[in-house]
Amino acid sequence: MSNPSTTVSTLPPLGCAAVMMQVLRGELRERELPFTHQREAIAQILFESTRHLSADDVAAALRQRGEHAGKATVYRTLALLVELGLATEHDFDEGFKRYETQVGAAQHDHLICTECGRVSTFHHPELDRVLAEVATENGFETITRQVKVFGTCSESAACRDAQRAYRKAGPTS
Amino acid sequence: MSNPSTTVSTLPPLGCAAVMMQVLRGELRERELPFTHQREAIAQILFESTRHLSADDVAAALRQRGEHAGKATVYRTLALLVELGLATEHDFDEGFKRYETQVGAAQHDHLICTECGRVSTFHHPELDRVLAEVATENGFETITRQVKVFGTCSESAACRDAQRAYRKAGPTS
DNA sequence: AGCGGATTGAGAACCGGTCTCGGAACCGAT
DNA sequence: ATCGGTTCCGAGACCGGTTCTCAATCCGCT
Repeated sequence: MSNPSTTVSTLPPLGCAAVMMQVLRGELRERELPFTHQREAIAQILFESTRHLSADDVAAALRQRGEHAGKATVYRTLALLVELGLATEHDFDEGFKRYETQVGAAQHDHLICTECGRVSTFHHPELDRVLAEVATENGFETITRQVKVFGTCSESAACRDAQRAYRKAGPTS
Repeated sequence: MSNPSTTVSTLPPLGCAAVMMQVLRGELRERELPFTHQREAIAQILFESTRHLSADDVAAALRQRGEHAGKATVYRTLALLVELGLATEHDFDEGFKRYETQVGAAQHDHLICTECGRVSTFHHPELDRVLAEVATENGFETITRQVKVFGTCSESAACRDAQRAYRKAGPTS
């Protein structure tokens, strides 16, 4: 599949889950932390998913694969992945946290539909600029930021109805 | 201070707490909800404060005034104020919520120091524009938004130390 | 004052999330 | 392969914020 005479290596067509797993292995080794079966399984779940998973979702996904991990382990592992920079934590005001693979530095923000719960992502370069500006002006060193827009999307009829109702009621209802 | 021959009325020097209380009375009457002693006391606390109060802060402030309200009532009343548009709810990742008077439509956002916990506010008109743009592009009707920048401020020596340490470690530590 | 209906309060319940600690797994060295 | 020290894991207790329950109380109106 790859030409051995060039120095450009072609990546296997596995998608980024496998790559992320290699990165995890490396990060763990670097910190002399064991690469346990549970860590692998939980990371796998997260890396293969494109959705925002709650700790409970992860536990359920494990069960579905015939695996199992105590909830303490699930929480600890998710926290570890966040600390290693391989995942991000999100709070969509549901009363619990959700987690998502963080591949590279691709920062993005969220639109959350309060009607159907759908979460879509966006990235706007000007947002980065404006927030960096604000931080600098205030002598602030940014570690991370969260931008969440709550509202109604236009995906389903129910959402469009809610949208219309909200528009009519006015934004200060 | 004002010229009585003009039609510009001067407001009493009470500050906006009294005004907010009048608005609350009106909103409650409009919805045929009773204006109870507890609702008045809790709203008073919030309206007079310029800080972000937790439910516990409110309960403590009540005690200090020799008043009292069950915690269920505190939570219910705060939720009510939010629903009436007279307060806003914030989550600074402390494990609980904070509340703040929402006077008019003066939307603002937050810088949260992870070192000392200090919360400062800012308002950047471009932010409004960018987020409105994003919403429109995505067929989204915005109800509310949250912009939070977590990082280290430069108020105290400890925070500046943390800031320097963080800069050295790099933003992907 | 009296009435109907909403609110209140004490405490129990709930629910994410964290902590504990004995047993098991990992990993490098023998 | 195995040995040993270190770390991790898991079941369940625990924690703290928030919500629920329901009888007693308060509000607003006549």
